[in-house]
Amino acid sequence: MHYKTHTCGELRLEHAGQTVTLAGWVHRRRDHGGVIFVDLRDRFGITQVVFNPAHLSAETFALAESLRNEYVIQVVGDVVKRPEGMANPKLATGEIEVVANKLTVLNPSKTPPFVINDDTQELDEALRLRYRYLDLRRERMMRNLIIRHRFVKFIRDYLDARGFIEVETPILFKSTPEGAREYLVPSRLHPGRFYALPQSPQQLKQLLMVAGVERYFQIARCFRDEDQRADRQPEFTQLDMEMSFVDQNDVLEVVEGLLTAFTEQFAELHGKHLMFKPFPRLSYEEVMERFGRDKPDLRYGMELFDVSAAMRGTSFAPFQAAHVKGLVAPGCAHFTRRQTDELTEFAKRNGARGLVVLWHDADGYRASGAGAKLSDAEKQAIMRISGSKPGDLVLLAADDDRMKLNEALGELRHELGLRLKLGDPDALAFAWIVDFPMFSYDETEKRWVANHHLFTAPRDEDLEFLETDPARVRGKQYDLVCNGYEVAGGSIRIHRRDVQERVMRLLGLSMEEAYQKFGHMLEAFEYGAPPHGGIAPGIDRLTMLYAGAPNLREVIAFPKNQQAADTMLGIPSPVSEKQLQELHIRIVTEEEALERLTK
RNA sequence: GGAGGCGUGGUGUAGAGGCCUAACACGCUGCCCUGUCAAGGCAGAGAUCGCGGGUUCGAAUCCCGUCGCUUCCGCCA
Repeated sequence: MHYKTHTCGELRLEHAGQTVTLAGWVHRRRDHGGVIFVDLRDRFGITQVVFNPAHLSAETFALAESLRNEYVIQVVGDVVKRPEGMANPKLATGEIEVVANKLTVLNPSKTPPFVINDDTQELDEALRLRYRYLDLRRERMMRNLIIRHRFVKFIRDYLDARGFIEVETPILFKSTPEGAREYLVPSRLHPGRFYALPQSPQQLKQLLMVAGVERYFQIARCFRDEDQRADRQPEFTQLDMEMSFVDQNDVLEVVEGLLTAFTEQFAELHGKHLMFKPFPRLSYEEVMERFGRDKPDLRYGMELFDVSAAMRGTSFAPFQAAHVKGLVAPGCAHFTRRQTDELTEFAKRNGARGLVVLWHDADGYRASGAGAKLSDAEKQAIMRISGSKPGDLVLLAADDDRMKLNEALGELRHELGLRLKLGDPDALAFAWIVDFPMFSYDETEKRWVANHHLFTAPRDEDLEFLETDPARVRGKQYDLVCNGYEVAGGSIRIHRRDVQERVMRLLGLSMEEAYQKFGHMLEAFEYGAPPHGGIAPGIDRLTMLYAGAPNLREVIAFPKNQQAADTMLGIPSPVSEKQLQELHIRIVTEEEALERLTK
C-alpha cells in the first residue's frame, strides 16, 4: 500500500479530474467555519486541500476541524481546477486544489517551539539546534540540504566522467605529529594505544597515487579538534582529490571546470553567478600587495595604493617610514571622527601603527588632522595615486615592515567591504592564489617551518635557493578563494627522494626522525611514486556560498555549536565506568594529570 | 586562553532607576465565519525579565560574579 500517489509539489492543471492520495504535514490551516483550507506540505512542495462539508461526512469534517500545524495526515481527494481568480501564483501547484473526501490523521503533533511555516524570522540558534529536526523542516533549511545534495551529486558525476574513481580511506587513522589537534580513539585491543581521526586523507591519497589509482577523489569527512569559527566545524567535508602525471595547471583546470559547470548549470537552484570566467590567477605576492590578504574578496575593487615614493622626505611624522600605503573608502566622507577612530582601532588591532584619515570634500582634502599637516604637493600626489573623489574617505598607514602594513590594510579593506556591503551577494568571485612562499622563519623556535606540509614541491626555478635563501623558495602550492573565504587548497607533491631530503634537512628533520614520523610515506615513495598532486575543496564552505548562508551550520544537517557540542543529542556525553575500563582509560583531574607529568 | 555582542510569556522584539499591576507582533486556546492562501472578527490564557549577590526608599533597567549562545583574536602543517 502506498501512502501517497503524488507528492505535494507535482499536481498541475493536467491532473484535474484525477483522484489522488497525498500525505504530509499540515503547513497551515485556514478555517472559514463552513470550509477549511489546509496547505499540505511534503519535501516536494505545498498543495492546497479543501475540506467542504458538502462533500464530506460530519465525522470527517469534524476531524478536519481538529487539525493543527504539523499534524501528519493523509488525504484522498479529487484534483480540481481552482475557481476563476482563485489561483495562487506563489505556489507551483497554485492552479489546482485537492477537494478532500477522506482524511486520516497519521500522527498528531505537539505545538512546535517555533513556527515551521515562516522562516523569515530570525530564531535563537540554540533553540534551532535543540530541535534541529524541526528546524530542518523549514523551507530555507530544506533548500540548503538540497543544494548540498545537488552539489555532491554533480561532483561525483563530473569526476566519474573524467576518469576519477572514488576511494574510501579509513576514519580510524594514525595520529600525526604536525598540524591540527586531533580527535583520539582509544583501542580496546591494544591497551594504551590510540587511533586518530584524520585531519584530512592527505597521506592516504598520496599512497593511492603510489598504488597507481592516478585519478582519485573522495567526499571525505575530516576532523580537527580546534576552536570553532563561523566557517570552521570540528568535523567537515572535503572533496579530496589527487592526480598522477599532472602539473599544477591540470589540477586547477579540473576544479575550475567543475565549479564553473556547477555554478552555471544550477544557477536556477542557487541563484548565484560567476564574477570571473576563467578564474583569475594571482601570485601570493601580488595579492598581498593589491589586497593585503591571501583570501581577498574580489567582488569589489578598493585596492591598496602605494604612496611611499611620494612621501619620501615628508615632514609629516606618521609617514616617515619605508612604506606608506592606503585605500579609498568610497562615499565615506560623511564618517564622523568617532567612526574613523573606530577604524583606527581596528587597524591597530591588526598590526597597523595607526591610521591617517583624509576626508575628500568638494574642494579637496579637508584641512583638519592630517589634511592640515601634509603639504599641498603631498596631498596632490595622494589624490592622483589613490584616485579618490569628492565624497570619499582616504585611509593611510605607514610602516617599515611592508608585509605587516599590507596585512593591516588588507583586514581593514575586508572589514570595510563587509560594513559597506560592497560585494554583490549573488556573485561568486573565484580566484586562484598561486606561488606561495614555502617556508617562513619561526623567530621563537629559531628554525624554518613549512607553510603547507613537507610533501609540497618547490617550484623548479626556486630549487637552487633551498639551501641559500629559503624565504625565496615558492611552492607548487595553490589556494582557491571566493568572496573572502579560502575554499580549496592543494599542492603538487615532491616525488623525488633527493628533493624530499633537502626539504627535510632545511626543516631540521633528520632522516631518522623523518622515518619515525613519516616512514610509511618515505618507504612507499621508494617503490616508484609517480609525479602527483592534488587539492581539497571544502564542500561545506562552497555549499555555504551557494546557499548564501552566513555560516557552516546552515548547510550541515546536524552541526556542532561553538563549544563543539550537540545540545539535541547531548554530546559529548559521559560514558560508563565499564566502557572506560574496557578501553583502559581512567579519568583524572587536572591536578592529578599535572602531578603525573611532573613525576 | 583572551576580547566583544546578546539573554524579557512558546517565538521575535519594546522597555534604559519610580510611567511596569512589564507593552507589541506572531503563535496558542475558545467562539463566530463557505473561497482563503501571512485569511478575517471577538474573547482569553500565558513572564519568578538567564542565574546568584550587591547598590538604592525603589532594579528588567546600575554594579559585581556566574551560566548559556554567538562573533572575533590566539589556534586551524
